[in-house]
Amino acid sequence: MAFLGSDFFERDVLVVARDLVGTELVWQGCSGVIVETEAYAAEGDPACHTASRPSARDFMQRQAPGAAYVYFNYGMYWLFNLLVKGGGREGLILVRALEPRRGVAAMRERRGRDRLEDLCSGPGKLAMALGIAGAHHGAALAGHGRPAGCGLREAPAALIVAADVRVGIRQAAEYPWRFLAPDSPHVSVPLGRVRPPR
DNA sequence: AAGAGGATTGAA
DNA sequence: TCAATCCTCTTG
Repeated sequence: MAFLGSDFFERDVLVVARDLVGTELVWQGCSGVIVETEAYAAEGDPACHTASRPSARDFMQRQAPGAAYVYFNYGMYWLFNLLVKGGGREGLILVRALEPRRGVAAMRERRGRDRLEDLCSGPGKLAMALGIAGAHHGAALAGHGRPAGCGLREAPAALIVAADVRVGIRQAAEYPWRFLAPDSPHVSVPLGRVRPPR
């Protein structure tokens, strides 16, 4: 199965976020099928980092499509995003959940949990399970120049994909820009169960 | 120099 | 329901 090229990330950010569901994120001996993503648009989306962080705007300008945007949140967890640019609407895509495939033993070790559903069912969890951290900020995940053993493989099988509101944000909380496999037990929040912000 | 806020998680 | 924990950005 072929790895995704940079052209995959040169389309509308909402289309790419939807199409990423079902692809396999391969990361240094571990892998998982993406079952949940969220799109953030560089323009007109107050929840996107570009709306409040000059460093995010700088990243979008300097980096190539398919680059990893990794940041540290709540002083606790790394969050893994992919850069979309050069197509219609540009932005960042947060990878929120995986169905574990390869390297499950290493994931259990890094997570300190046994149940398969506890390994990658959230953005902080999957970064911890795969060993993704700040050192990977800016890494190319599409085309050539990828870190050894890293990339995104084409969908082995098509998944049903549903759209829902995004999780855990206060700005633009009503945008239905979360894409998930509604039948997967590995999503962070099941379809229709996101709590509105207070 | 200091403070506010944040794309989370797991335990109480 | 709540604490852990720290980076980025803004304000003084």
